[in-house]
Amino acid sequence: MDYSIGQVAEAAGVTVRTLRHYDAIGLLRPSGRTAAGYRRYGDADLERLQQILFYRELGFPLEDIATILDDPDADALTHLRRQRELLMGRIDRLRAMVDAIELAMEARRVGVDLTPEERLEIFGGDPDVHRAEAEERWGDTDAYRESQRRTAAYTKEDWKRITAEQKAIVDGFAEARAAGVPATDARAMDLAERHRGFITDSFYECSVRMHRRLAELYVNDSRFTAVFDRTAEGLAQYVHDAICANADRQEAR
Amino acid sequence: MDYSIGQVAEAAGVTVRTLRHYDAIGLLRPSGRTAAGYRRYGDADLERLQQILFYRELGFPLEDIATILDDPDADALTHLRRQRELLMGRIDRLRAMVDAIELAMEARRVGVDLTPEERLEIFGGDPDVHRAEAEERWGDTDAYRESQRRTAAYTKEDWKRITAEQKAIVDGFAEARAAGVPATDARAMDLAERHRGFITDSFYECSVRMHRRLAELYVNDSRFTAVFDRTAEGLAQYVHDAICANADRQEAR
DNA sequence: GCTGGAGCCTGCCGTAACGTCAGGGTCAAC
DNA sequence: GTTGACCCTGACGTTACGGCAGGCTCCAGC
Repeated sequence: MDYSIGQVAEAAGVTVRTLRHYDAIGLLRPSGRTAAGYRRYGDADLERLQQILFYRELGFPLEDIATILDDPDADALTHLRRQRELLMGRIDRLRAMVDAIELAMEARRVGVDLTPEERLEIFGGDPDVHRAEAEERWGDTDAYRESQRRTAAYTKEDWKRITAEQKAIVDGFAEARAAGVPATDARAMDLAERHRGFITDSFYECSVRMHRRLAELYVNDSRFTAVFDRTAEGLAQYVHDAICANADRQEAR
Repeated sequence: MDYSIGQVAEAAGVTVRTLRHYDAIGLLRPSGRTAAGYRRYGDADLERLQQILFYRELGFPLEDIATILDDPDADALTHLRRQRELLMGRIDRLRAMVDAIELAMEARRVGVDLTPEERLEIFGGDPDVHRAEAEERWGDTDAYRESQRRTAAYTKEDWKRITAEQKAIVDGFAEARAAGVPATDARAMDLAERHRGFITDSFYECSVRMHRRLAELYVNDSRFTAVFDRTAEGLAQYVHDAICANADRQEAR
């Protein structure tokens, strides 16, 4: 509930000095102090620290991180979605670099010379893309505000619709299973696809690959299993199977 | 052949100041100066700059980069191999982060609480792994020296053996094709697999996936195509097909 | 009751990798 | 022959900390 600076440093893999620095510049102020002036970090502080470390690892300056995290228009889900996109972008970039490396390896092996431009192409690729990208993404652009409206500002109406759809899907799975419909049946798969579309429309883009990973989660993590099983015992497994079957079908198309 | 500091900065996507800094600390000294004292960069300088930028992007301090690049025991291929491994490691790490993000997204969506440790697990994962990793990798360890000996110090004997095997494989492909053996025949596929094993043993680890990428290169990049086609017209395509067929076979096993 | 060592505090100076001027030379073009 | 783009060398500023010094705090053990 309440950690000393040393404990937080240990848990997060940073130095005590770093945490004091973040306090000094106002990036992460501990939510309390003891009578003797010792810093005390709460759970919310840890959560914020985790966000800080994430953006820091991607090379964001601390000042920008503060701006991002203190944006009152961005909720946790917005952050997660942005973080995932940032990561994907980085992975793509690294993959492109791997390709370039392999090109260079093979060129050297067979004695082909690469042009200077060819070699600098990828690596010179300005590494502060995320500077411009960031401004475009969480800056004052219309596109950003638009994407914001989609989820950050749900109306009560929206929430009613969303929870209804959520319930309809889960109930649909439960009924299908009760009726003896196998998880590999088209009706179950359709429900899975509807589930995927629902997530994409209302929360975050959910690819087939990602849907598959979610299915794994539902059966492997008891906390997620419980969410389904409180509708019907063993439903998580059924949903998992339907999602997998649907994923196979989608990929086969 | 010979570029001004501004041209190099432009091409590499760095500032002029950065290049002057690298000159000042001795990391990248231009190979010449004009009578008026203007810096002049040659092709070798560009190549070194490219290496510098690579390691810099992966977060290495400039001093370490100098040590790496000035290591007399490491040739270009050694660098490329190391770079590829470093990239793969980073990609793995980013992928793990994506997984963690997706876990958090889904947890939030269905209302599951993650524990603080769970959240810090990945992100707290010390980002200076490559510090220890680097020392272990290019430091004074036995394992490193061992891996060095494999390729950095080819004897004349080795080279004779290697070029002979290279020629044997290419000739094998040419003969098979001349004899009307289809690229999808087991004999052609065996040659492809021998080619892959040859690269792995003598140069760098070549996975099936990578072998496939090399095959693409052979037909898509005219400079590589030429390497094969100077043995026999159209051989590159044949080799490409054989590699693909073999890759399918390997993956099917 | 006190004492020793681990942990915490606030300055304050150092460092790495540049950014950003200031003040001044160079060069091709008009 | 001068204008504007490009180059030079200092030199000081900045970010994100590392690493002290000098001093308080807290708990375990005698």
